[in-house]
Order: sequence, then structure tokens, then C-alpha cells
Amino acid sequence: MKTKNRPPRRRVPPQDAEAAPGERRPDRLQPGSGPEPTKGLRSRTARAQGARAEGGRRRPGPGGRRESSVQRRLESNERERQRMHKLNNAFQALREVIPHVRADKKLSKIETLTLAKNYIKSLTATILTMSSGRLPGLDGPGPKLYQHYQQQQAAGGGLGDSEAQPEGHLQKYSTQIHSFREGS
DNA sequence: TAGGCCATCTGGTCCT
DNA sequence: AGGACCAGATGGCCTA
Repeated sequence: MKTKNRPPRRRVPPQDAEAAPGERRPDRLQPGSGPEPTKGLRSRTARAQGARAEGGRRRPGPGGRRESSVQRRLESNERERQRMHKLNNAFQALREVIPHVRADKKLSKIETLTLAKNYIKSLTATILTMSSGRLPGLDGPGPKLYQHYQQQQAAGGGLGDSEAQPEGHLQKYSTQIHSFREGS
């Protein structure tokens, strides 16, 4: 199922119908309306969930959250939004430097990361092949790069037989490009 | 309609 | 102490 090629969309907040166009949605901040607690307890966040499950979210006192607390939350939400925007900008920058078949088709985040990983591998392998494991004009770092590469190979590094040679990296990268294009 | 992808909110934890 | 980071939850949009 493909969801690529969508124009960037602006999220329409559920309770924000009256917000002016281009205006940022007012944050929700509805005490007690949050997600239901879930089952498994594992990680840090799972523990957090456990806490939520037991007492749920911190309940607002009489009269709801304190104003200062609400203000802090709003500021925190804004920072989180900015952080995610920066992350998305970085994803976009990455998309722009990864060659792929259909430039008009936006890569998803997971596709971007996967392609980038294999692109780097293929470039590394190509460089090593062309320089025989030695970077041109450099006496020291060349062999180090080669050693690092070999360590990665020896450690498994998720490389299968097809990736034992530079052609293998290229092959995988190329295959991936096409599978993304065709919509796997 | 189901499923994928995404933005946002949220609260706990980590870091400075 | 306050900001950054993380991950779960939720709901919207889109495509098949």
C-alpha cells in the first residue's frame, strides 16, 4: 500500500476549526482525555505507562491544572514541535542527497534511512575498490578506513554474501531503489 | 474500509 | 531546574 507522493499536509486539529489559516493550532491540553493505559511494561516509556496506568496522568487539582503548569506544558509542546520540525528538515536534506529513481516521489522516513545506509555502504565499497583500500594522497587514514571496513565485514554488520564485494552493495542499493519505486 | 504514514500531545527520564 | 530526548497514544490524511 503506497502513500507516497502526497503533498505536504497541514494537520487539522480536532478542536481547532476556528483557527485562522496558517495559524498554529491551539494545544489541546485536556486533562484526563489522554490515551488509555496499555499492557506491557518494558522500557522507560513502558514504566511511564505503568505509572499512568496506576494513577493515570497526573490529575489536575480542583479547578484543573495550575496556570503555570499549563503554561509550562504549552512551552514544552512548542519545543517538541520545533524539535520534530528540525528532525524532519534533516530527513528532507537527506532525501535530497540520496539518488533515487523517481525524484517526484517522496521517500518515507524509513525508506530514506534504509536507502541512505545502503548508499553509504556502496560508496564506501566503491572508494575502497578504486583506491585499493588507501585513500589517495593520504598515508595514514587510508588503511584505517580499510581496516574499519574489514571489521564491519567481520562483525557481520548485517552484510550478506551479496555484499561481500562492492558490486554487492551497489546491487542491493539498486534493487532497493527499484523496489521502492515500484511500491513494495 | 483497512492499513501506512505522519504530526502532535504527553509524561517520564536523561543531561547540562 | 529546565530543556532535550524518548516512546506511547491518538487521530487525520491518503491510497489501494
